[in-house]
Amino acid sequence: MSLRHAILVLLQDQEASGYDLAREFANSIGLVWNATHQQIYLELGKLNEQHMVSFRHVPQEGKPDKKLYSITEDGRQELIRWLKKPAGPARIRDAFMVKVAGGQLADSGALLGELEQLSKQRRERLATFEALAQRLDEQGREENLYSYLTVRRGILDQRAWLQWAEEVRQALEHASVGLPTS
Amino acid sequence: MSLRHAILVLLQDQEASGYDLAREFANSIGLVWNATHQQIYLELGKLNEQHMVSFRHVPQEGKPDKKLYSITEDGRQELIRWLKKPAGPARIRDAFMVKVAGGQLADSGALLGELEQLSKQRRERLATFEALAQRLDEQGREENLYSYLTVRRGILDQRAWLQWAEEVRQALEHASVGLPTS
DNA sequence: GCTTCCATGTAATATGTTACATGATTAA
DNA sequence: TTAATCATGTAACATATTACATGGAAGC
Repeated sequence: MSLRHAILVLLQDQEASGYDLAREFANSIGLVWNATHQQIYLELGKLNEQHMVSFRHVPQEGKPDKKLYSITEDGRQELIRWLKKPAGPARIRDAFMVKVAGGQLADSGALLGELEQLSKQRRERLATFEALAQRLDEQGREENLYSYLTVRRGILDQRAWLQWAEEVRQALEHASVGLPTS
Repeated sequence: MSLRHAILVLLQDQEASGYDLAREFANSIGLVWNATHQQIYLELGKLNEQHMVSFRHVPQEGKPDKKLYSITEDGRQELIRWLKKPAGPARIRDAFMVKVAGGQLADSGALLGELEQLSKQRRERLATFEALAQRLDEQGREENLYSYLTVRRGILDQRAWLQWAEEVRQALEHASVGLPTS
């Protein structure tokens, strides 16, 4: 279980609300670890009980109040402890890839459509990451080293995916000329 | 939930035991979807109850008996149905990446060591995939199109990871010259 | 004698997802 | 007026992990 550690890493840089964290998980860090707001609120509750984070209430006008969480010394110690032990294997669940693997039974047209849609998302992500990387670079790569490296991973990942998508597109278009789909 | 669909895709090609499937999940398909033997046995049980797979007992000498599962017409229909609806978003849990993101608190030396170890694994995987791709290509890429594309994904993915690892290695080695680790 | 491979499974626990619930504000 | 953003949460359910259990054969 290292959702807690992912949260602690995010809180290292700045205090954040559960909602903020959910946004980060949906965007940048989402490439590496994902979690929904329900999980996050639950985990923040537990972390608070265990004194690894603390929070302060922030009333807002026009918006609901929020709780800004920050990491405590106990939390930092837990993070350090966790960083020392070898990371578990990466896990993935990529339903689209399962579809490609089972592509014989699928409709090539539908698969191509979905591919196009996913490619669009990936291109957008790539642009976001590239912009972020440049910003970090300008601010000083050394100071932001770990964030920079994380973003680089995102960039390389998107590019690899897009390159693969292009191969798939060509293969499927080629295939659907001779063989009628469905 | 599409562990069941991943299993059905694998059973499309050939009948297999739970043990065989677990091996495939640990290797080739593991890049795309992973599952442990406990999950697989459980899911095979359910799939059997729902008549999506059937099995035959195969007694063996010197080895425990096994159950060879094959996909049924109902199973194939279910797969086709599933292939039509859009795939859910890909999910990942990469603990090592979380570590890199939190790298400020980590020991660079330890991180580098772990990186080296993971790189080795990735290089081995890459070699396996490349050999597989070549074999499929020789046998006729058209016939093995979907397997071929799946393997290509694996190859591009490993390469992207290794390229990133190289960037990280250089950055960390550079960083640990000036700043003493720990 | 120890470990790995083969092969199957159960039970307890931990995690994650989906659905539901609330409620003001802002933009289309 | 419909939807989206902000912000937090509970409850029910589905999925996944860990630990445990068995047992012969093969290789070191």
